[in-house]
Amino acid sequence: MQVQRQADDFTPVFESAIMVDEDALRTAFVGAAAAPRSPFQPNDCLFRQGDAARLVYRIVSGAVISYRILSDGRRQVSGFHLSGDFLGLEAGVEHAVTAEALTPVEAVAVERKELSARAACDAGLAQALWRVSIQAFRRSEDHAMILARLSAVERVAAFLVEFAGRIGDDEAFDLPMTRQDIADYLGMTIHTVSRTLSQMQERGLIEARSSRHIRLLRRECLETLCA
Amino acid sequence: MQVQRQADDFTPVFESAIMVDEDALRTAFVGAAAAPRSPFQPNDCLFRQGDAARLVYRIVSGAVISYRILSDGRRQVSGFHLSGDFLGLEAGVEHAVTAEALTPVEAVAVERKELSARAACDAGLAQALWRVSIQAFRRSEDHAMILARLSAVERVAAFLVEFAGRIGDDEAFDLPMTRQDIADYLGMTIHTVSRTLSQMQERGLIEARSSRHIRLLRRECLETLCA
DNA sequence: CGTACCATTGAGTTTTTTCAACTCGCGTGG
DNA sequence: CCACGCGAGTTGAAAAAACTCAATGGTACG
Repeated sequence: MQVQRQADDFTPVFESAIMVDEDALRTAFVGAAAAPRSPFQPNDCLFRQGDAARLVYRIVSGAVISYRILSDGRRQVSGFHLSGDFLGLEAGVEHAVTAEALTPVEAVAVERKELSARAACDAGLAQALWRVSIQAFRRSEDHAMILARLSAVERVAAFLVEFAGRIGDDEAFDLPMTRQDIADYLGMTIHTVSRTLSQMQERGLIEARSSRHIRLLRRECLETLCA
Repeated sequence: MQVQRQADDFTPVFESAIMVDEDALRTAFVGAAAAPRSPFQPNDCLFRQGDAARLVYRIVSGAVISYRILSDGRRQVSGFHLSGDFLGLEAGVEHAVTAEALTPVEAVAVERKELSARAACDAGLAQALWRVSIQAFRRSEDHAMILARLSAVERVAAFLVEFAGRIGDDEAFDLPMTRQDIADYLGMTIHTVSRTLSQMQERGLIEARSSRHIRLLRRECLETLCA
């Protein structure tokens, strides 16, 4: 999604500062308490909505989906998380979302308590925590924009472009999530997602070898659709 | 909006800790650099999307709307801000949103730089900054849920209940924003907002003395609608 | 008293959802 | 080895929800 603002908020000027910050955070995960967790299998939960927020994770490999369930059963997927991502940092005392493995997942965890304690005497770490939360906030606002103002085609295009960017692969890629997951992320039904992908294929925007394997054929065209 | 989770993440147990934290933040605004800004008039901007994020504000009185404009002109309102709220804390290097006064607004501002500097040696302040960003993130996720999964009636109900809660008044209250602002916040058109409010009035859920002055007649009924 | 802006309402259209049927791939058990 | 069943995905037709277009109402302000 494009907004009327040229540079990303973290401009190159500050790049190095941020790398240092994230290093501070990464370093915390290499410390004594960063126990590698036994790998999670698909459908395993790293944590559940309502759980005490005891641990913070960093994903080493695999894909994770996070979602909330409304009291009447409707589900809202808040995001997909890939290797390198932090999970659980932006929780309050309780986790607001359930984090569930989509594929086999390896992750390392640290105690939230320990992270807080370290942050109290490590200003770099404290700033890193702040920045990571700000980034999460920004992603959530982008997501809200998608949900509020884009049409079905635009939403699916935004999803594909975003995911391709996260994968970091201009080529084809595999989707670790179901159509239902995508639908619940984009605030649509599985039917509309499916139809929209079919239309995109007819229009030559994408190629789907199988339902999970997607190739973006005309990236610039898809990116135009996102705004 | 209700989610399947009983307590709010900041449970009473931690109430005092949070008060201390926010105090750290409030205190920072009482320091030397916290210059009171000349009052903003309606439609004045505190800052604009794309501006360098130099100042952080705390609203003393009045109401502020924050929004982003898509490249094709569509507007997405990300929130409404009332007295006591902080503004600009969750920005990166540039502001991602425009913050505009809806009513006459008094606010105090501090240099972002100074806040960062202070946080480097004040762990309490650093944690307060983290928490405020987490809260902003949570609000944004709630907003995303509203946009993705609720119907028109549910959205308007969620907006009214949320706003009434922020005002802290069970009684009637005045809306500082136009129907268009509400529509752009809820991802709907002005027409649907207007129609929905009319239907709510017919059903005896609300009473509207004038278009801006609303009274919630059956709060519990409205709250049920939000989930 | 006229103008401007905000808000409401009706009628028709578009988009998306709902309901239902059907396909495809895959693993299991006969 | 093949039939069967199951979950995921696709697609068509009808229905519902929200949007667009257009007209009208109300209020404040010069």
